Amino acid sequence: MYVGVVLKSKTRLTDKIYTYKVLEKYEKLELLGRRVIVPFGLGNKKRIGLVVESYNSINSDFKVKTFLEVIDDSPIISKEMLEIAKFMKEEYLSDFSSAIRTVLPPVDIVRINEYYVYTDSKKEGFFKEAKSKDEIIKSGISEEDFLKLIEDGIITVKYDLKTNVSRNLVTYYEFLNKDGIQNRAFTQKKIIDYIESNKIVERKKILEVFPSSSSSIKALIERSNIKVIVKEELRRLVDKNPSISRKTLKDYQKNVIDEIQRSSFEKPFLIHGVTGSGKTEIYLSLSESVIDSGKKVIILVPEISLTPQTIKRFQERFDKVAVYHSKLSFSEKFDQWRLIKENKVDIVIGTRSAIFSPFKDLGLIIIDEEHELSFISDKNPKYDALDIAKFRMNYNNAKLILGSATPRISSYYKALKGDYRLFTLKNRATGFSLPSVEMVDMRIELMEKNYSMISKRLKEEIENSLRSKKQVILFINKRGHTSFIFCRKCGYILKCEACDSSMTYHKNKDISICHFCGRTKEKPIICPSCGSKFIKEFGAGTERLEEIVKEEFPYANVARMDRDTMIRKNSYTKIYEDMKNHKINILIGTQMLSKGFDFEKVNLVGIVSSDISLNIPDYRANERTFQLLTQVAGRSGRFGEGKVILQTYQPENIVLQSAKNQDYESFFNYEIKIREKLNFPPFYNIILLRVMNEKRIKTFDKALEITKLLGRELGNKAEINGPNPSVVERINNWYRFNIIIKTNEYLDDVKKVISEKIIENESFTKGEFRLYYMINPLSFY
DNA sequence: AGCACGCCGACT
DNA sequence: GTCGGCGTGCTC
Repeated sequence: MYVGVVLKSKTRLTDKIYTYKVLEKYEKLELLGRRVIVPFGLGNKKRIGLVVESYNSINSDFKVKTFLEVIDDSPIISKEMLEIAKFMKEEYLSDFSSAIRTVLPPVDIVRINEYYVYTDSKKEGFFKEAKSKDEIIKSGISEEDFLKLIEDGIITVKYDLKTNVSRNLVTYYEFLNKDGIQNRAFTQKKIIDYIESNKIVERKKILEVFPSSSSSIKALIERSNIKVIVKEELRRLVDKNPSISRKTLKDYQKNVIDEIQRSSFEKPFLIHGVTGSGKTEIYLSLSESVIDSGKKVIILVPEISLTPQTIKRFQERFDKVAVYHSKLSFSEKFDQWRLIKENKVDIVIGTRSAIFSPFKDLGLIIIDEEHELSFISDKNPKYDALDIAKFRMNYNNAKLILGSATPRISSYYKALKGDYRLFTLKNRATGFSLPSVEMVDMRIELMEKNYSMISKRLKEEIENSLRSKKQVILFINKRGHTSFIFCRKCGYILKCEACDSSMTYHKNKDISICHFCGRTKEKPIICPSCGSKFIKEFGAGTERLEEIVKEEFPYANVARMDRDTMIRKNSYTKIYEDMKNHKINILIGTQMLSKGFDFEKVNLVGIVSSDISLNIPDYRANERTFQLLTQVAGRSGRFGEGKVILQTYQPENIVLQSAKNQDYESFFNYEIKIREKLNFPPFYNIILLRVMNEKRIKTFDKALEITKLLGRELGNKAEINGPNPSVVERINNWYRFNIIIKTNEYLDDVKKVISEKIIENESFTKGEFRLYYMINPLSFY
């Protein structure tokens, strides 16, 4: 018997399936999905691999080695997960090794230690305990004798694996007897009585009840009055014992639930519901009935720290909940993984990687805010959690629900075509209507000599809100103080020396920062180019806005929320609590506050600037802008009358117009025509190939070579554009040239050429060049 | 990534 | 005639 093994490898060159012969003693085991230790290379170095295939016979033109040992007592991943890994390799042109790593449990084997033990425990020997080879040789046995001992089968090698996870061990004490406890040992007597009446007590509990009693416990253990029991307990991240809070469902919510439950439709459901339409309550009810039928549920949310409210609502409703996201430690992740794998939870809430939760009886997958780009990974495997969800839906015959107020263009398109079943919720569950949006033309403000970032209308409305003791959210899509530093005399712009990007001035640190590489520079007092003192900062970010707002409304409590103020782990919770308790009157922030920030008293949202995101060179720019504005606007008036002021320099723009009217359909109809006309997704796939090198000429030449090769291989099967310098041509001193390929029905041919002719060609991927490629990439920067 | 092989110059 | 430096290519 033989198995195909994928090694845990870092290089593309060893990223394939290697065949190993199976030791006879392992032939009866189901090896698929188990990890094995294999000898590899000329030095037969021990490496970890995962069995992904098995064969009864092989016809090989290579020599076959025998693998050494099976690591796992049972397969650690299911056939489904192996299939998913293979799917990702094909679908996203990922390497095998990282596709496998993604579906494996979140443990990393850091080291393999070799040691030797007696094969026959009845025989006496040179050593009693397991020892390493070095220790055995040092104890006076010659290398020759050592090898003979192994050959004769007297000692055998074992492997000890060191991992990066720590296990949560809990100590308990069990009552045995009261023999020999001194009369004067009062603490010991109290403790033994306590343990006797409770039979088994956790050590932590005793130390709580009887402070500083550890020496007394020690005495009891030494005298064998109590027995020590050490158990591993998986860390639970959410409280058990829910306090069931069930909201009464509106009729339209009941309809959606009924229809989904009754439906035998084997495709995804898309719930298009305005912000506040009560989608979460629908998710809760559907999850409940799936769990009651004995199946499991996965809920995906965009960014866990941004949705503690969602977690809270699931935790209040369900008993056995796991939480899974990238901010957990390795050990916490591993415990959550085992809770899922061992069927100790019914439901997992997590970010995109939670889609790989190893449930056996998956019944329902919900992707909330399905339009969020955080569901797409930009590292290998560059997977879209939505694709994996569809895979698992089919594999498990489970239901898949996508929810959003602003669905992806591609999702809505599929829904209209009948590939998804569409539900539309137009009203808020609270009964309040959507906030009214008022657009302010900033060009007129400028003509009327108001040079402030805040228009007269916005200022009035902020005053109104503050007067009626309400709260205000101000949104600006740019962090920092000012976007660039500019000399009005000669036109010089302060740029990063390693990237082709202007530097952003951060006033509170009094320093200019490059947002691409993080390099910093001091702000010049005179222009480094012409020496004039007319060098000044321009444009504005969150920091500058905060400054202005504090000047204009000195009596208000102002807080800022962006990447710079969210460095500490609890910063988010603090701002959330302060908002909830009305300690903050005006909250300023970037898109961070567009998700899940629902506060009763917010009745005004000011979109101070939104034009930037419209003008980025990306086919998704309109979609992103519309989504962002709708989400931000939705923060206003969740529980009452709400208002939104949208400031812009291009009020006639159709994207902004439809955002103002909160009219998704008209935005969709406009956007889908553009996509069709320009051969963009969902009609065509766009593949980005980026060549990077430290020399500009070399980068261009290599990119040109690849472009020509693609042209030769693909002919008219694809539209090839390039090489073009990236929008930011140089980052951290690396030049970047892009090749853009558009194709629809020949996607598979394009993928084949890229993987066989480019990725596997060492001259493109080895040495001084770096190659980045992605199908429908997240950005073209 | 390792590791060994092999080709070529330098040195005994 | 031999040593070793590094470029090259393979690993089931």
